[in-house]
Amino acid sequence: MAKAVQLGRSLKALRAANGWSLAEVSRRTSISISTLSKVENGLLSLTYDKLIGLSEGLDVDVSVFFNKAGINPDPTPLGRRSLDDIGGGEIIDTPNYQYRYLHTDLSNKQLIPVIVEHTTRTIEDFGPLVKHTGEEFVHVLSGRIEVHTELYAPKILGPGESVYIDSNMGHAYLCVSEEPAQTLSVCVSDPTQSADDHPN
Amino acid sequence: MAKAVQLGRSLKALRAANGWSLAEVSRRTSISISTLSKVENGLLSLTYDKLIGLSEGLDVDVSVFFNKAGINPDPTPLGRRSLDDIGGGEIIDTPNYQYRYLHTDLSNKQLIPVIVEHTTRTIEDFGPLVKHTGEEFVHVLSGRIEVHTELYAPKILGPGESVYIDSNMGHAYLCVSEEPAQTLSVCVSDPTQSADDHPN
DNA sequence: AAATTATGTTTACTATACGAAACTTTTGTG
DNA sequence: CACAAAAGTTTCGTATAGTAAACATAATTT
Repeated sequence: MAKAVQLGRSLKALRAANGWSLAEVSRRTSISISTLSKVENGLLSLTYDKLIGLSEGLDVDVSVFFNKAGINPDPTPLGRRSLDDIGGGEIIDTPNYQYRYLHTDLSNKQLIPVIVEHTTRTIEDFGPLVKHTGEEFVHVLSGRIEVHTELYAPKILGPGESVYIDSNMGHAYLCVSEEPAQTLSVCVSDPTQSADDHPN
Repeated sequence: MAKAVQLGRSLKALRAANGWSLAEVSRRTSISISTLSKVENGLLSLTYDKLIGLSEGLDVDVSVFFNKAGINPDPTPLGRRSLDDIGGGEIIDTPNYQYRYLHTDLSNKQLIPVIVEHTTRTIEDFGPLVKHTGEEFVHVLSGRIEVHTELYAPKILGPGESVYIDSNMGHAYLCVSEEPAQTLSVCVSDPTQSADDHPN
């Protein structure tokens, strides 16, 4: 006897949420109505290829069907809060930047917020462009920075301005103001990536 | 003929990366060696329950087996960049906040950066606490805000200070300075959630 | 209410997933 | 090379996934 109660629940919930009939789902996914009916009633499981068919036809991530609850896809603990004041955070020095990682008391964060002091002033001193997984948002707090990327011409940003880039594109930030430039940057820690070089 | 080439590749790669034999994988997952062999050679697909077995036994997310390449889990396009200057962004007015969404020219971002003007001054005016999926980081740019959450005592933050919370905990930000308070906030848009109320 | 239509379930059959054991290939070890 | 041990593949029988078509039931129309 096949058991796939989760799967059935997920599908039923998804179908109800969108007001689809079995026929409609069948049309979208090319899976027969009878099969869908049995799946929802826990009489049948599904094979890999059918799961992909479901996912693509209904335009949802396959993970939807693998959630324990079938309704709450967020496994992160509830109700955490962390405060950081002006001087707070964990300071890390690197050749090109001085980082002040914020909210390091929370682990397994999805966002990595960090205050960055930009010191390097020429692309030669900087060395090769940096690339890593994920995406990042950089907002200038003070001073002026020059944003270098692999695919675009360099661009200078002042206080209040910001840039958003795919981090897998090579990038570098230089300081081009008299005083040192300071930015507030936020990265995403890719949850599908096991290793992470940030102290989150 | 069952087709599950992706699955076979993913499993083979995962197994090679960990130096496991088929017997070892079989032991961990309670799936027979013969089945595993056939899967790797694309002769067999797998059912829902077996996929869960694989995922749990090898301690990886099921999504690993649904990646197109079987090696690169990041489906986002490469090399995007977006700039926003001081006045830029898409302004949205709500009763409690005025939002200026940044980098709206990029869709399917993982991060949602937004400049928020805080206008509401009392928790009564604010109404019920807000909750939604994901996490958020709020950095005060100017003025002072009072952070209300479901599980903690209210806390006042000034310029340069910040807070990080799980957004599924009820929360509200009030303005407590003479002048209107301004913050830079970043949310994550949960990729497992299909609908999204942000203009990303 | 009878006829019609839309939706979900059951039946009966075919295709395929799955495991046990036989077989083949590779990798040592004397 | 012989032999053994380990790793992987193939065979074959059984269980289950999958479909089409018949059936049942609810919702609309005439």
